[in-house]
Amino acid sequence: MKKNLEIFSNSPTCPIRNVFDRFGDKWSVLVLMVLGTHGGLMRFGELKEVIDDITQKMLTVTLRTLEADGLVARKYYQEIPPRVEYQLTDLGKDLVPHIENLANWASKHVDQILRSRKRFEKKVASKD
Amino acid sequence: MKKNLEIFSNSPTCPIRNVFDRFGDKWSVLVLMVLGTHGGLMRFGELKEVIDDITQKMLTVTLRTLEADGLVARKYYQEIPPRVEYQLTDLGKDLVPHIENLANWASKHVDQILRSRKRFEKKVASKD
DNA sequence: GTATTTAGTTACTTTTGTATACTAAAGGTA
DNA sequence: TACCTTTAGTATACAAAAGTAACTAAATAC
Repeated sequence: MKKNLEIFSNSPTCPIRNVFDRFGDKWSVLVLMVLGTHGGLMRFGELKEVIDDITQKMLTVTLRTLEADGLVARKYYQEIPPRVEYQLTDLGKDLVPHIENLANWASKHVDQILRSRKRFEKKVASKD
Repeated sequence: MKKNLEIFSNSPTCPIRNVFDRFGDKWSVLVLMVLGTHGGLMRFGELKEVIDDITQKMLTVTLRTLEADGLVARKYYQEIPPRVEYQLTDLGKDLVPHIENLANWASKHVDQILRSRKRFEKKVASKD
């Protein structure tokens, strides 16, 4: 095997497996982008309102993972009804511009990708 | 809701949902990186050898999705035993450096993230 | 005493991923 | 002749992850 491809095999040092697997789920990137764009503290319900198709459970799970990774900080106020505020950590703030970079690429090419997807579906359908 | 956050709500034009959701699976990014690093045509079995922990089914599914999105081109030779070659399209080649950018960030910070995660696990465990 | 509020949790269903065996069809070998 | 190998998949059965809807706590307002 080509030497430069070895890093992609299943090893503990594979950067893709170590990182994309962390924030490569359905919601993490979206939550990071929303927190980054908003720019400060956001309450749970506020995040839920912005990302309107996420369920409470998935938002909780996603925030917990991001907190565990040190990308998001959680502040819990002992009040009734409960109040919890989230914001990016320094590490999170450092990451967001790199994600935005990819998101900008996405914005620029999303139409082309959607067209390609439709063309492919027709191609597959015509073979049935 | 803040005007600049509206793009993150569930709309058909949300670039994150339309494009990131594709990378949100377990293998797409890895396949793109391998094809990009290799730099040319790769046969199915070659990809399977490099990404040694992917199953045949998932490699097939992943390649079909990338093909549908127009990121990867598939060339089938009518031979026995079969021969199929894959390579990045121009769109795919355009995307890969942006992914590499994120992968580099990942490499740089993966240790910090893993430490944070361990700390968090201990914190959670101490509350049981 | 009853409805409202917020940030979850629980039990359940659906989707995604894994493991393993199986296929086609030509060429080489015993 | 019967068999083994080759490649790029499929098929099947199962496990894990993600998603859904309903439920909870406990103080406050009416």
